[in-house]
Amino acid sequence: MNARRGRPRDPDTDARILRVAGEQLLERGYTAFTVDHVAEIAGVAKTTLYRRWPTRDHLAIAVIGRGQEEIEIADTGDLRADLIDFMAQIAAGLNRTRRAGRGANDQDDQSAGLVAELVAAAARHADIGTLVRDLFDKRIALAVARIEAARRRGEVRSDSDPHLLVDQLAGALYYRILITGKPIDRRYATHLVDAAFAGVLPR
Amino acid sequence: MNARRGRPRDPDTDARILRVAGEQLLERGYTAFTVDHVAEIAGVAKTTLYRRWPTRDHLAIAVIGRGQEEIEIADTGDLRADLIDFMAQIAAGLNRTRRAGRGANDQDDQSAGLVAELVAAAARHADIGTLVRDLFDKRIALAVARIEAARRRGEVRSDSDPHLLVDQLAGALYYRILITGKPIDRRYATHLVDAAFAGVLPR
DNA sequence: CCGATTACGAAACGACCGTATCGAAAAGGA
DNA sequence: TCCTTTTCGATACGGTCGTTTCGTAATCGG
Repeated sequence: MNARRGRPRDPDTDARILRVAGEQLLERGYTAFTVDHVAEIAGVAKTTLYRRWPTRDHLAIAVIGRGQEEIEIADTGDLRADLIDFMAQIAAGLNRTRRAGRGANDQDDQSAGLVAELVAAAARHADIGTLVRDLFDKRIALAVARIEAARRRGEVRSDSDPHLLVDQLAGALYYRILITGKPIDRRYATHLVDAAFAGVLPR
Repeated sequence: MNARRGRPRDPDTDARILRVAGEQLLERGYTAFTVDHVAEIAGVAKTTLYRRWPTRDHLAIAVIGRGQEEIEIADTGDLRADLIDFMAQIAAGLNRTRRAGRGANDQDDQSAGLVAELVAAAARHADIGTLVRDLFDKRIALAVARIEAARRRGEVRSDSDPHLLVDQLAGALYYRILITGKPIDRRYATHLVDAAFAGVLPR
C-alpha cells in the first residue's frame, strides 16, 4: 500500500529550512529575506527548497503560520471580559511577529511589515489567500459562537449581528496595525469592546 | 531668481508615464506591472523613469494617489446618513482600483490585490507610509470633526470617542477588503453604521 | 543485483529591479 | 561662441526570483 518509492526526503531538512527561514525573517525583515540566502545557510540547494515551497511567499507563510498557535475564547459568563481577552490574544500573536532579535535598534519596527506582506501574499497567491482566510474564519467562528451564546442568554441585544461585531473589533485591530501603524495593547482592546458595547446613541 | 539651468525636462513625459503605468496597473495587476515594460510602452529610457520615481512602488503609489480624489463629508444634520455616505465614498474609491479593463474574466479580482500591495508598499518605504497615513489622517479628521459636531448637539453619547468610532467603521471596511476579500457595498456600510450606533447591550 | 523512481546539489538561465556609466542633446550664462 | 548644467537614451551590471537541466545518490520492486 505504501507506494513511497525512490529516495526518501531527508527528514531533517524541512525543519532546518524553516528554522533558518524564521531567523532570517524576524531578524532581517521581509525584503532582506532571501531564498538563496536561506538555502545557503541551511546548507541545501535552492532546488531542494523550491521542491517544498513553490514561492518565497509560501515559505514565509509557512514560517509565520507555525508561530500562530491555536487561539481560545473562554466563556466565563462575562462576554466583555472574554472578548477583550480574545482580542488581546490576537494582538499578542501579531506582536510576536516583531523583531525577536535580541535588542539593538527598535526604530525599524517590522511587525507591521510582516503582517502587511502576509496580506499582500494572500492577495497574490490564491492558495495562500484561502489558507489565511481559513485561519481567520476559525477565529471568527469562535468569537461568533461565543457572542451568540451570550445573545441566547439575553446578555446582548437580540437584533445585533455577531458577525458584524466581530468585523468591527477585528477590523479596528488590523486597521491599526496595517494603516495607522499604532501599537496595540490590552487598553486599546478594552476601549474597542466597550465602545462597541455601549454604542453611540444616547440612552 | 529662476535658477533652472540645464536641459529642461520634457513636460509631457510625466503624464505619459503615469498614463501608461495606470493602464498597466489596472489591466495587468501589480505583479505584471513592470518598470521595463512601462518604460518601453511610454517610449522612455528606464533611467528617465527612475529619475522621477525612486522605486516601482513609488510609481504605483503615484498612479493610485492620482485616482483618489478628495472626499467630502456632509453635515445634513443626520449623522447616520452622513457617515453612511462617507463610507460609501471610500468604498467607491477602493472599488475604482478594480480592473478598469473592459470586461473579460472577472475571476481574478485585483481590487484587493492593489490595496494590499499599497499597504505592503507603505510598510516597506517609510516615505510612502507617511504619505498614505497623511491621506488617511485627513479623512479621519473630517469624520471625527463631523461626529464631534453631532456630539455637541447631543445626537450621540457624550462619553463616546469619535476616533474609536472611526477606527471601528474604517477598520471593518479595510478588514473586509484585505482579509475576508468580500465586496463592499452601501448595504454593508449601512449595517456597520447602524450596528455601531445601536451597540450590543440591550436597552 | 538491476532497473525504475525519487531526492539532491550544482549550475545555468531568463525576467525583473535598481544602479552606474557614457555620450548626446538642450538649455542658460559669460 | 564656448562653458556649465541638466536631461535623456543606451547599455551593462549585480542581486534576486523562479525554472530548467544534468549528474549523482538513495530507496523500492522484481
